[in-house]
Amino acid sequence: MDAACFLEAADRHCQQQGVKLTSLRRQVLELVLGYDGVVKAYQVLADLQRQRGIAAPPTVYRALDFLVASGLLHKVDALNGYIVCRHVGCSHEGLILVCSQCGRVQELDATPMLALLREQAGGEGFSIAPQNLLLTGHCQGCQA
Amino acid sequence: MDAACFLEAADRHCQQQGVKLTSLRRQVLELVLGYDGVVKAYQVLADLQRQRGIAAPPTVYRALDFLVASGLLHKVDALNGYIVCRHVGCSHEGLILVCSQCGRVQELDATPMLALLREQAGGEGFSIAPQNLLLTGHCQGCQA
DNA sequence: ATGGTGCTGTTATACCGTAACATTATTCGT
DNA sequence: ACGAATAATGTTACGGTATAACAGCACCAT
Repeated sequence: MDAACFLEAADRHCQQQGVKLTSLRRQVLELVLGYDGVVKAYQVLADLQRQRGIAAPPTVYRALDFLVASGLLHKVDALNGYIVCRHVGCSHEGLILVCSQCGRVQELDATPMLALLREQAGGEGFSIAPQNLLLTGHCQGCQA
Repeated sequence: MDAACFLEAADRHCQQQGVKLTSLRRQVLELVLGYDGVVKAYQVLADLQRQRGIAAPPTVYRALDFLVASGLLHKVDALNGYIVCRHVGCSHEGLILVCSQCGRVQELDATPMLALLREQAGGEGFSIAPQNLLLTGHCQGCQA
């Protein structure tokens, strides 16, 4: 899916959810889409500053928080970064696989697994927050 | 398992692994054990400063990194914190539930989940390395 | 127009983590 | 035991990450 197509899908998605993909948020999303994998907030901030002359951290963090909350991006805690969600519309919880050799990132739908987990954890009185899981391993190309 | 007992087990564990649990590292581990759940690096740093008069961030980060690398602690990325590993010596993979409100920790058996997960990731050509799974949420006491 | 709500701008600051180099302790070959 | 190599720790300084708090603006419904 290319960027233009994704942005269009994002527009539809936000409209459906009743939230507003404002021009700032759209611009931030576009900047994230410009990268291949994990993006840092301050990279986006720098890009934003290049495009509009001035921008402060809260501006970009608020936009990123919105995009995560609405399911268009995932936060990758272990890397202090963000990735585009490749399952907009079907799942808001990702299973993010990071190849520890080449650093490439894949995303799976973690919903079925987390559903089972929630059931099990619920039995112990623990309620699991929405989140995505980051796992390390080796991708197909790196399993020499 | 109480702190004294854990420290003894940690000594044995490090000896077996051929790594050194120096007095600084042991002191840091002891400080982490003094807390109930998740501990932040700067909390430990403050404690360390109280005990030895002076200490700088690298001192505590290096000790924490060592303790994580040797399997005595786990890092909780989502909370920028650390918890004690309750399965030192067992090679089995844990599923650790961390309450993001009170910081307390619970554990579940991760085996069925990880099997499902490996199957799913394997279908995409990704082989998941052995690791602990950390999830955040709210424990029974902290659910309003 | 008025007030409420949500979004953005702005300043300032707190928190998290590491680079780089100096110094001390420990290990190891001889 | 000695000195060289290695590992651990001390120290300074800095860079990256993230949020609080308040101000202004835009939009919509009354």
